[in-house]
Amino acid sequence: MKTKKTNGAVASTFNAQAFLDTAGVARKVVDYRRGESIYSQGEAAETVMYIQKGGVKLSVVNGSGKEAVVAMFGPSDFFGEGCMAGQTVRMGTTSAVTPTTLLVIQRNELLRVLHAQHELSDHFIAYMLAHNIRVEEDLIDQLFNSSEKRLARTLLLLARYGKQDQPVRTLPRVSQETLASMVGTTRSRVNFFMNKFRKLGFIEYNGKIKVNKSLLTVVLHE
Amino acid sequence: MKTKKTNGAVASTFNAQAFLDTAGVARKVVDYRRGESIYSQGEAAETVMYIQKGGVKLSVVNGSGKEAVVAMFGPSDFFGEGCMAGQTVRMGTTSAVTPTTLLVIQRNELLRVLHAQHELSDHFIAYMLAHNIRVEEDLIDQLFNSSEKRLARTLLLLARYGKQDQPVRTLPRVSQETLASMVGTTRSRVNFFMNKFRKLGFIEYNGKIKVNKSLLTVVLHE
DNA sequence: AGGGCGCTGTTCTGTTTTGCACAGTCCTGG
DNA sequence: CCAGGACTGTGCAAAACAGAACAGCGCCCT
Repeated sequence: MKTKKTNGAVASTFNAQAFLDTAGVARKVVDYRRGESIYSQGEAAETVMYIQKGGVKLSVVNGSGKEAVVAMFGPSDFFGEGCMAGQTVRMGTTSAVTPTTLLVIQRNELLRVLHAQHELSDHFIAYMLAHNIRVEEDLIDQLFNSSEKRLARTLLLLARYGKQDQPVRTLPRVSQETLASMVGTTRSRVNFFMNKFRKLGFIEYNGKIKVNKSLLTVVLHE
Repeated sequence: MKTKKTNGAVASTFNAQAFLDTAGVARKVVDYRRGESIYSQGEAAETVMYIQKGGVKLSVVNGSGKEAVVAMFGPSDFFGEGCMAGQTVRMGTTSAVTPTTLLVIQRNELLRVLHAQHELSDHFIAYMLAHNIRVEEDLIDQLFNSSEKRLARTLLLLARYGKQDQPVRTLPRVSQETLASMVGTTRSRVNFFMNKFRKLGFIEYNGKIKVNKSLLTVVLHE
C-alpha cells in the first residue's frame, strides 16, 4: 500500500473532492492494489473513505466462517461511514477489487466540514439517501426473489461497472464463489444457473462474463 | 384521518421536533388510526414524515401480489425520505400499526432547513446513517440465516417496541401472516416455528405474544 | 516438465422451504 | 344468536436448496 499526504496533488473530477479540497480538509490519498484489504471487521473505526477511482467490496463474515458480500462501491462512493453514527469498530471487511485510489477522511474532520460546507453536506446526504435506497432494494430482492433471479439481478448490477452503454457488457472478473456470496447462495447453485443462462444465450461465458442486458432482464420478470 | 395545521400546538419531547419548531418550518401534524394507510406505492413523493408517537410499517408489494414488510418505524424515526434523493414516487406503502401522530414536512422545506439548522442537519444525517446500518443488518440477516433464526430475530426486534426492560416482553399484536412477510417466508413456516418456540418455552403465546429474550437469543447462536 | 492451486463442471443426497388445502377457533357485526 | 371473516393448527407433495465430493482444466511457479 502506497500512502502520500496530499495538499492539492489531486486534480478533481468529482464534486465531493473539490469541496474537500477547498475546505482544506485534513485527508490522505491512499492507493490499493487489486485484492488488497482496506480495513477489517472489528478494527477501530475512525475514518470515512471516498473512492477516487477503482472498486471496493464490502463483506461480512459470520460465526461459522461464511462470507457475504454486502455491497460493491465504485468511484465517487463513500464507505466506512458507520463511524459517523457511533459505530466504534468496523462491521465488515473491505478490499479493493481493482487498483483503487481512496480519499481517507477523519471522522471528526468530516463532521466539521459538513457544517461549514453546505454543498458537501448536500452531496453527502444525497449519497447516503441513495445508498440507503440501494440497500433497501437489495433487501427486497432477498425477500422476494429466488436465487436464480437474484443472480440475474447481481449480474445486471455488475454490468454497470463495465464499459459503455452497449447492450452487451463485459464484467470485471468474478469467481463463482464470489457471486455466490453476493447472491446469498452456494457455488453449485451459481454454477447451475450460469450454465443455464449461457445455454439460453443470456450471457457469454468462457472465463470473462459478457451480459446481454435485455435478455437477462427477462429473467427478473419471470 | 384528522389533520390540523400547527404552530406550536405540540409540546416537544424530541430534538428534531424542537428544531423544526424553532426553524418555523411549514409542516402539518396528522393523526392516523391503527391500520390506516399513510401513503401508497406509486403515489407522488413530496413529503418526509417524522413520527411523534405511534408505529408505522413500510411494506412493498411485488408483481405477483406478495407483500414484504421492509421496515417498522417508531417515535422519532423519519420515513418517506426517498424523495430527498430524487425519488418522485413512493417505492412502498406505509400504514400505522398503532394510533400514530406524524409531522409531515415538505421536501423543499426540509432541504432548506437542513442548511439553516446545523443541529437538525446533524440529527437527520445521524438518523439516516443509523437507519442505513439497520437495513444493512437486515440484509446480512437474510444472507446468512435460516428462516427460523430470522423469525427469532424479528421477534426480539419487535420486543423493543414493547414496554420495559423486563426479560419477558409483550409484543404488539401481529398476525402470522405479517410475521411471515417480515421474515421473508411463508405463514406455515412461521406457524411451525412459533409452535416450536412455544414448546421450548422461548415464548408464551395464546394470541398475544410474550418473548423470553434471554432464551430466544440462544436460537440466534445456533 | 511437473506439481500445486484456484477455478469450473457435474453429480448426489438429505434437508429446507414452498404452496396449497382444509378443519378448527375466536371474534365481530347484523 | 348466527354467519362471515380473520386467524391458527396441521398435513403433505413438489420444488428449491445446501453441502460435499470429485474430476478436469488452465495457469503460474520453480
